[in-house]
Order: sequence, then C-alpha cells, then structure tokens
Amino acid sequence: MAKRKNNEKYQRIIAAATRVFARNGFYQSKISEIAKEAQVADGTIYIYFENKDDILISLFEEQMQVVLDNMNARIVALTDPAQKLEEFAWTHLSLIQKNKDMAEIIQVELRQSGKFMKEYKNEKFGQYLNIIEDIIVDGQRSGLFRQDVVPNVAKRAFFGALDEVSRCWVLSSRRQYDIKTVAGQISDYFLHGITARSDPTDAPA
Amino acid sequence: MAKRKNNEKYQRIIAAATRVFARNGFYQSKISEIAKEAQVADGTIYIYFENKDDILISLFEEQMQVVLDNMNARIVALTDPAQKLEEFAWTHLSLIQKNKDMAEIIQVELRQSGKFMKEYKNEKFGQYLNIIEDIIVDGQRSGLFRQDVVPNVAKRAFFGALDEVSRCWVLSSRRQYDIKTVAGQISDYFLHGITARSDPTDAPA
DNA sequence: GGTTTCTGAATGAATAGTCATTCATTATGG
DNA sequence: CCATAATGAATGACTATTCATTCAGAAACC
Repeated sequence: MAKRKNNEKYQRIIAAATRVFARNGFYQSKISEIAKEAQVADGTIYIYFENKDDILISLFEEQMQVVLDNMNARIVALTDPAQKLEEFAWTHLSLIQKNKDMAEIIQVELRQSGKFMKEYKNEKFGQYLNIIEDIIVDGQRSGLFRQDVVPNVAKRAFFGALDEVSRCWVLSSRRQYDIKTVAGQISDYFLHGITARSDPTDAPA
Repeated sequence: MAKRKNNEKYQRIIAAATRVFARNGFYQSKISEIAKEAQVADGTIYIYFENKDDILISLFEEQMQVVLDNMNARIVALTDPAQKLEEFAWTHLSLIQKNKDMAEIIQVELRQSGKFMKEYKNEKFGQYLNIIEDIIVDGQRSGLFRQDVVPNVAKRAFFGALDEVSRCWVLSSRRQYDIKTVAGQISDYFLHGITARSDPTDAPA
C-alpha cells in the first residue's frame, strides 16, 4: 500500500467516500461511484485501501482524531466542571453541524451492527466518551456534583442526549433550534434538571 | 400475498428474521438463512413478504405496536408527570432487556440505516417519542416542570439518554448495572440534575 | 545532453462470487 | 378436483476485487 498520510490521492478518496457514504449509505455505495467522485480509477482505490470496509474505518479514525484533539484543546482551557460540560455540548454540536456528511456516517453507518460496532473495537469513540466521564469524576471530587451519580452511567446519559439531538438534525436536514439554544438546554437539564424550584435563584439564566 | 396476521408461518418468519438480523445485521443476512431458520423454503418468504426490506419494516411495525400499547397502558395509570417519566425509563429499559434481538434491530439496523431512516417515515417511533413530550407538556401546565424547557428538545434528551444506555447493553452483552439503578439514575438526572445542592432535602432518595 | 532502463503508480476491463427474486412444479386440504 | 400454499432449483443482476498493461518520470549510463 502506498504511503497514506499527506498523500493527495488518499485524501481525495477519503473525501469522496465521505460524500458517497453519506449520500447512499455504506452498503448501497459502489466502489466505482467513489472512484468516479474522486476522479480516480476503480483500481487506484485498492492501492490506498485494503477493501471497502477499510475505507470506512480509515475515514472514521482520521476524523475522530481531529474531533478528539479539538475537544481536548477546548476543555483543557477551562477549570469549572460545569462549564466544561457546557463547552462539551456546544463543541460537539458545532462539530456535527460543521461536518454533516461525516456526522451522518458516524451516526448512521459506522454504528451498524455486526461488522462495525461489534468487531471493530472503536477506541477513539471510547476516548471521546471518557472526556465526559473525567469531567464528572473531577466535579465529584471537588464536591460540585452529587456523590451518588454513577459517572459511567452519567457519561452515557449526557452523550446520548446530545447524540439523539444530532441524529435528528442529521436525518431531517432542518434545524428547528439553533445550536446555542440546544446545547444550553441539554447541559442545563443535565446539571440542574427540569423540575421547577420555588427558589428563583435556581432558575436558569 | 397470503393473509398475514395470526398466520403461523408469517409469525415464524418474523421470529426467524429477528434472530438472523440481530446476529448478522440486515445487509449480511441472506434470505436463505432466514428461510432455513424458519424451516421454510426460500420462496415461501415471498408469499408473505414483498421483499427483504419488507421483512424488516414489518418486523418493526409489529413490535413497535406492542411496545407502544405496553407503554401507554403503564403511563395512563399514573398522574404525576415526574412519576410518569420514571415509569417510562423503567419500562423502556425493561422492554429492551426482555427482547434483546428486537432491541438490537431497532437500535442498530432500522433507526440508523440510511435507507430506512430516510425513506421510511417511521410514525410509530414518532408516537413513542411523543409519549415523552406529552408528559413534559403536562408537567409544565401543572407548574411542576420549568417553563423554559423546550419539550421538543427535552423529549429527545431524555430518550437519547435511555437509548445510549440501551445501546451499551445491546452491543456489549453484559450489564454492569441493573435496570432499576440505571432507570433511577437517568430519570433523576433529568428531573433534578447532577449538581450538588446545599439543601439536603434536594438530595435524591 | 541525450539515450536507455527501470520503477511503481494508475488504469479499467475482466473475473468471480454472491444472493434476491422468480416460477414451474408439487403437495395439501376442503 | 380445484384452489391455495409451499417448494427449491434456476435465473439474472450486481459489484468488490484482481491483474495485465500503460506510462510518466527518475536514475543510470555513455
């Protein structure tokens, strides 16, 4: 296999595949269509990738690394765990919005059972979730978050909430509410809950 | 097409397809494998179903109706919106646990596959989400829930949290925490948030 | 500088295998 | 017997992958 990173043709195929997979779904996408979209011969793809699956996995690994770096850089700049969670929500939704094709693939194609979710270990995704877990544990240590919260469950609850909203955007292609509103609402539910409180200082901003 | 409902062979094919799809994923599943599992000839499947897609859709419609009826029956018996949400969480997770193959298909194949999420309108799923929305609107009317909560966003946040936990179970096949704990935690985050409060009466049970 | 040889990326037509779907035929049961 | 259900081998489309060939540029040589 020819050298991958920083290779113009490799990147062109990745970009083309992202569009094609998002358009048709993985199993409906033909190698020939990706080749055409990348302005490359069918066979050329096999110089850079093992097979069709490998294109999807590579696509994911490549993008996930960017997302991880991005997110870590933003989180590390903050100290307050509550602020960190808000930042996570906002950044996550921004990334989804900025790269809809990619988001759709991660959401829809990669999670398909059998091959991808079961056989491919998907460490990058685990690392991503662990950013949330670390924030929660940190907040518990400092006494800001309740001690009876189970970080491993809470991280999934928080991520799941964001993810479901993202799915809605990705699949319906219309956003009813802007990112700021949604990210704010979700982190607010998670931090303070939806139950009304008689004490007005508890009301959100 | 031979009459469907209450037909023994129809049900046998649905049941077989559920197992096979859960095992291999939709696109990796062969009609011949479903036929074998249902102890039926390949061609017989086409007496009861239009095509392969139709099997998946029928599977889903059939099961979703059961889930909807189940959930509605349980919710209607309660009056307190907060209790209703707790009941929703508990029932949802119980149903997932009780029927893992089905859960996997709904989670992984149907909801997330481009072909099905984009082209198939999926009204049953919308109805399911609307149960949550109705509870939230109800709670706002009675002043129990905050007025600044957006029901349409909140329903997705709540469902997403449950769904992510379910996915974790379905794909890893081991449950670290029992249903009662998880359902309790999630509805508690959603109702009261994870932030610690100085007033001890705010602490969860 | 000009000629030859070499290299390996790129090509795309051909292959080889897979499977959904059909349908001529057979069984069933009323 | 007729109608309906069931069968499963055969069909036909589809497409991932291969590989013999081309070709542009780099090295070697004179």
